Amino acid sequence: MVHNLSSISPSNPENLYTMTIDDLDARLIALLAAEPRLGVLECSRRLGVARGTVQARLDRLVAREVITGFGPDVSPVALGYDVTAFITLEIRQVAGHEPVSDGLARIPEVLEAHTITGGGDLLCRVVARTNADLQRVIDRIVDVKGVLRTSSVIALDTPVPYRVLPLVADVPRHGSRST
Amino acid sequence: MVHNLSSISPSNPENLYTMTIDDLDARLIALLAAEPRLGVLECSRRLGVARGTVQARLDRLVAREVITGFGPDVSPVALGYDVTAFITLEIRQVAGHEPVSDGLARIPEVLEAHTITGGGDLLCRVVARTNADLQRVIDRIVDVKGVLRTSSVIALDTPVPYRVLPLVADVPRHGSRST
DNA sequence: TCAAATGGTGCACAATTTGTCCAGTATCAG
DNA sequence: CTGATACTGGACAAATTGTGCACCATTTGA
Repeated sequence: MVHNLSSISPSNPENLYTMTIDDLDARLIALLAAEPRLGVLECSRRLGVARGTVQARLDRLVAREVITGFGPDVSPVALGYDVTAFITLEIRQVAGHEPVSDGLARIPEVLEAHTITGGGDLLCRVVARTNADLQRVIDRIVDVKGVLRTSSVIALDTPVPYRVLPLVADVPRHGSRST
Repeated sequence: MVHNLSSISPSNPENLYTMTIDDLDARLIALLAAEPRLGVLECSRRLGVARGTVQARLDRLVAREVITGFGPDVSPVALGYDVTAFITLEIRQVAGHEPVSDGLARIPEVLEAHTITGGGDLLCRVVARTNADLQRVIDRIVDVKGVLRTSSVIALDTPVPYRVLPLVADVPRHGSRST
């Protein structure tokens, strides 16, 4: 039986039932999150299971897209982008979101963008090298066709950096098969 | 007042000198981002440099915290958390941010939190399993001592998923040493 | 109740990769 | 000129990976 990763589609309705993770899965993810450079063999040792098991679990997690990738996580700050801001865009609704999204995607400093409830709004996270530089970035955003208005807040500090681990530890699981 | 933000240390004087990256660095990061499972040896082949060079570059990037880690990237959606929301918190200023931040950090569904300009405000990203579940999460947030009011927007779609690569490609670099 | 399917264990083997060494060379700064 | 730094190319042992196999336990369904 060959592992055919593509055979398990993320949008496959079948997966709606398999969207929970095992206790072993959770431990594996936590372990990898703590020490990402660990190999499969070392993981199996730490978790006290067979190597093949870890390999299979990992393959499955990746196939199901519970794990979507393995970094590298690049720090914008380390690249000199010290300013982070959240910008709400009011856009012209008639044209739809796509043209605006496309325009935003072309701006490197736009790290992510979401359509949100309310009006025809978008929320995006941007970074800039300085406050002055932020103005340049905002100008670029305003220049995107379809953008009517922007309103930005600057992030001063990040008391809770992005994380998913608590979620993993908290997820309702299938009965632990690993008993 | 010391947060665990040491992962990004913009004030570290060391970084002031090392905040730019090489052309080779950029190519390496891009390569790793595209195919994160690649080993050092394979990278060296693809980049056309010696293995030791790649190893040294990687070590340096990690040491400088340009690369802060290597996943795994876990998808909340795959875990059943289909709803993402951005919640702005108005907090009681007298007590400072920490008590609130600590409270937020204890809620698994709070994926990140930032202090932002304006009043005594926090912006956080939360996930929930359903809209109804979001109410529960919001309730938990409101229960955090020091939180006066919340205002949430739900993310409907994510036309630009989080990314840093365009930034890497765009960073002003030192003259390419590798020439 | 039996048989198939599924998932885990242990083992084994070849191929690859890693972790380190090293010597030689080129470039840059003082 | 000299030292410091960075890259190359090669070498080696040790470790890891990819893969296949036989076997056992549990679950499922006929």
